[in-house]
Amino acid sequence: MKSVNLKELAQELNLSISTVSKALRDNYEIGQETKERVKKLAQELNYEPNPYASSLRRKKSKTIGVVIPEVSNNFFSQAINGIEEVARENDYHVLIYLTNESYSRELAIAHHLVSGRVDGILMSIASETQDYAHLRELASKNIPIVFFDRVCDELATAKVTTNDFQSGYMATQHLIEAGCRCIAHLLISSNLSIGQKRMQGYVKALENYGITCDASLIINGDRTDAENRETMKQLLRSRPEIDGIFASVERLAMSSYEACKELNISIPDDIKIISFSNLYVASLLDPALTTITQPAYSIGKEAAKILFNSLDKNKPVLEANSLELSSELIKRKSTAVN
Amino acid sequence: MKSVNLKELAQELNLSISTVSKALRDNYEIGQETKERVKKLAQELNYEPNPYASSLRRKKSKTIGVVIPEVSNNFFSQAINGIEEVARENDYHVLIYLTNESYSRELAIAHHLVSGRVDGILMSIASETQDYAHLRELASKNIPIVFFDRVCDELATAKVTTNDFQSGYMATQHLIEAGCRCIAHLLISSNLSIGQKRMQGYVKALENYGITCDASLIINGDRTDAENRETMKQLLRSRPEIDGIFASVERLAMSSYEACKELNISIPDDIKIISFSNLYVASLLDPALTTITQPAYSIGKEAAKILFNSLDKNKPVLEANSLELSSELIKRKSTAVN
DNA sequence: CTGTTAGCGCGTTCAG
DNA sequence: CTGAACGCGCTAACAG
Repeated sequence: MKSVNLKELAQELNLSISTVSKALRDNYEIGQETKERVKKLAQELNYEPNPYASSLRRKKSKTIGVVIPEVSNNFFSQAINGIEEVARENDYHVLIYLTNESYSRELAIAHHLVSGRVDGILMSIASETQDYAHLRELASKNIPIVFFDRVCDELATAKVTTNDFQSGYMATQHLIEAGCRCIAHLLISSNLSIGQKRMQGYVKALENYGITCDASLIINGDRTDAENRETMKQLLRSRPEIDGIFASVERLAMSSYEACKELNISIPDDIKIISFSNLYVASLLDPALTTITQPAYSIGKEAAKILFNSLDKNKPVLEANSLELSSELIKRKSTAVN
Repeated sequence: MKSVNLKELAQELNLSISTVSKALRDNYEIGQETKERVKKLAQELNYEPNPYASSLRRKKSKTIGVVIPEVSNNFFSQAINGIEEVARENDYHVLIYLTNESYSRELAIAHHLVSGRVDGILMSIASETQDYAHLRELASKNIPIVFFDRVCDELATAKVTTNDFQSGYMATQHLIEAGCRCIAHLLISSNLSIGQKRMQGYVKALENYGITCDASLIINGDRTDAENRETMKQLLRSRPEIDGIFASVERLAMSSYEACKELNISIPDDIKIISFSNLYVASLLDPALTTITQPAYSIGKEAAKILFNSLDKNKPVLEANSLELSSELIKRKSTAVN
């Protein structure tokens, strides 16, 4: 069946195309009865305006792009949830692009998005990314962009993040107060803003509690899961004095958890682990893991709101609109770390 | 900065618009040197064709729609991962729509998608959905649609699923062989194909092992998590002979797990639980839970492949292309259920 | 090998 | 209050 368009409606009703168009958009120039006739037929024939024709004409795609490293990660899934909800409220559509942490993919995507396919972008940077020229290009084309979680500090635009520094501090403090004196830190790629800030919190906490910060205890976890696990095993074997681990992200917590298991290190008796994690099945997690949970859904929602606000007003996204939401420390009842 | 278009390129090069267009598309009619000149300038000016103008003209959006109940669920996230990958390989874009299990949202989305915004659809049905008229409408407009996981049997189109009947059978068999004699089943909404099939597997297994199937042990888990948990608590209190639970989905396993905890029922000593689950952090799960894991990533990938195959050839999606992939039973080492 | 012309379907002038 | 005409940016048929 051919898709019905304005022309067909017009013919059927013995009206001109433009009258039909106006009637459907409730233009004041059109008479009430005409509007009703038009709308009735449109309804009957299941008329849906061609979005691309409309986009072309109005230079508005009613679509945003969401660029994230991965989706099989509860943080990003929940964020998408928030984003999609706000998008729907604003009658917008959501295109999803996954970088898989790859710089070249991020580059290709960014390059593609200057085409006008989207009116705005929500983005969380890939861990490989070190150069931001592609993002500046988007900015120079006046495509509004709001960063969330993994932000690009070089760009003057809104960012929605968790209070990463404080969270890193809290996490480390939690271990220290539970008696840990030699705490390893698993850093997600050092390129990332979140990694840096969480680590700074870790360093600061150690400092405040008078514990010397040993750089060799900070492991860069930007390899594959298996490789990270091996690195952890090596570290744990060579440094038996380690009694705490602070993992920057969920995946790294898993790797270290597995490393401990394989070395028959008891958690949380020998080593206590704390990690950022957004598994909604937190109650099923091993009680030995304390987690820092980010308000992922809200982060997505707020980032989207800021973006739509600027799209609405046709104004650039102000950096001043940036937001920092608080994470939550979730302790398990049955853990010795308390 | 204004976005550069064909016209500007043409002016700059003293060529006609159509020549430039052809040159960029490597049309055989255009001379080699001209092509190079054109491409060079296009590169310099960062020219990206306006996708909507192109869509309008070619009646191809190079976009597919993915309609799913939720994304904060590892099964669907992994599926999206597979879908996005195949889409990228085929140079397609992915629009995401979440129904949140709501029929009315599914309806609105389906209705919207007849507009030509997408060339094809990948879909997993909402649990509330009982009427399929909106899907037939899409089919009647010749929009290719491939169902995955939660399918609509009434429509003659390709479906990609897990072997749900066998999985339900396996799960139940697993509990029976572990000694369970009174096994409750937590059914995800009875509207859903997956719920039905898994339950049929459960019933068949009981039958084969000579255990009478008691309908009052089958609980419809289509309420909120809290409500489901309460229902489970009631059931467990009134039927102390229950020694096994087979949950149709992850969320229901959680609810029953929590119900047991609150009633101080020991897992897996008093009650053994088995559930469908796609948490990639399976190793962190409670050892008392055995899980049936679906090949979510592959399901997404295969569903997408089938769709793109038909888009390529401009042919309808054949029901004969349907696929049934196998799930995997994952037992925990440390569990008594073995 | 290159250019001219004519739409795709819609929204927006501007005339009547 | 309604309609005719134009153009968004691109592709395709047809001339030259």
